[in-house]
Amino acid sequence: MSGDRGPRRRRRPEEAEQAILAASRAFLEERPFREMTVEGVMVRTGLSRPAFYAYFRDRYEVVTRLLEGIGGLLFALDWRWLSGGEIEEEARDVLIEALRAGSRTFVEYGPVLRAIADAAGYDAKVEQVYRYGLIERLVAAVASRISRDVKAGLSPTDLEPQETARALVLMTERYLLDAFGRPERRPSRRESAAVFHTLEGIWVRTLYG
Amino acid sequence: MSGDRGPRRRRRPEEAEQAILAASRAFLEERPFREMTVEGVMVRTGLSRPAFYAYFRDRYEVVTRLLEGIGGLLFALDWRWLSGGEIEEEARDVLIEALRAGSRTFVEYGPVLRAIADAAGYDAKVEQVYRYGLIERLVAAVASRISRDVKAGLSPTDLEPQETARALVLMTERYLLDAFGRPERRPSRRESAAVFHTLEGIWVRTLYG
DNA sequence: TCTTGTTATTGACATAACGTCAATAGACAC
DNA sequence: GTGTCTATTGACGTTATGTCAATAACAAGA
Repeated sequence: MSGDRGPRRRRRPEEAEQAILAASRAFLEERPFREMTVEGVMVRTGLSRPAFYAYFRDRYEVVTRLLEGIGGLLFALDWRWLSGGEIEEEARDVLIEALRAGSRTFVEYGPVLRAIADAAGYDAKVEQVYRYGLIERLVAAVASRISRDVKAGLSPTDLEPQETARALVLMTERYLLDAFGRPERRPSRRESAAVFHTLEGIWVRTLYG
Repeated sequence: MSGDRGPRRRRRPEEAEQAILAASRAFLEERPFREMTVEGVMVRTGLSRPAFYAYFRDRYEVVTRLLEGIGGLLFALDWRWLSGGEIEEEARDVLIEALRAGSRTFVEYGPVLRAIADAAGYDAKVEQVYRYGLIERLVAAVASRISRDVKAGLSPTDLEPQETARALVLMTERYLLDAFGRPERRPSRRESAAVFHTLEGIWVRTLYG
């Protein structure tokens, strides 16, 4: 029979939870968030649909958990970016290095990040986590750095740090999601390079003219 | 009685369709797309829920129709931007003028545009219309202009027109949605000015350094 | 004013996905 | 074995969707 899931098997809760997270991620590597149903995820675990609810409130909580796992990677840039050099040459290099690191994260986790961004449109709680747990934190970090660079004379004084940071962060997020967030369309190495180059160009021109 | 909708009234189809579009728009001025149900829209028209399906396939079609009404406004910029001056001073002015016009559209229709962007995450057809009917068309127009400016020596030669255009357009879209797309949070005139100024700064620095 | 045809409108139905809970049945301890 | 604990699930109620046959406005003609 096709629906035969075999005899029941008991797993340790920790194990089952990880299985669900893994199944969700695998699902999102192939199909968009809008098609992700609890049933669709659970068939990949060999567990029944109701079992899902023993571990997660709903699929939005799953996505939030996936974000926690990746969000940290994006903050690895924070301290680098913030502690970077005081002279223009250095500042530029540190910026580019941070952008590279961020881009790499998007290349690796693109579809999952895309799913999280989509889910933010579905659920108010995910939106909060995404906005204030990721975007706004990045904006704050970037704004703080811009503020320093303006005071240090590295960047033009008519730059509003907060707004400029928000615009640049949102651009980077959307542009990288557009490039690397679609399960079906994996860019070639050449295309990826063009994306990185373009991003760097806009950041550098904007901040260090 | 609160549920009493009074005696039935017959409208001309055209009239009913407009009523539904208006009700949808009114709804989206107050609440996000994720809370928009067919029922929630139809109570505002005095018609029953099933009546909705006589005029639209589903709520995604409604949103697509709303986009048609607004999309045209955003393309009013196209020809201006494309036919603009050949010297740097002029190019910059034309660009700023186009950005102002686009921003004004977002100020006026922010929540509806936000709803459409959200809906693109819900429905594949809306995503197509939004991407290829709006974003990609703007990208193509901007890319074409950048290409010209690079050849004319107005913009740096290491600019990849297509990619730069995409990054700038996506930034502008997301940043304006972030600023003006939330029903609950209307920015002050002062905040709006900062947004326009920041956008202009990034575009100008990127293209005309 | 009455009759009649057209069609805008709706009540009732079928479906899909959600979230809950009492009952079931692995696995380990003794 | 036997018993306990709890991971697991079948079955249920809910909400929103989309469809369709039946109903009832309205316009036109007598």
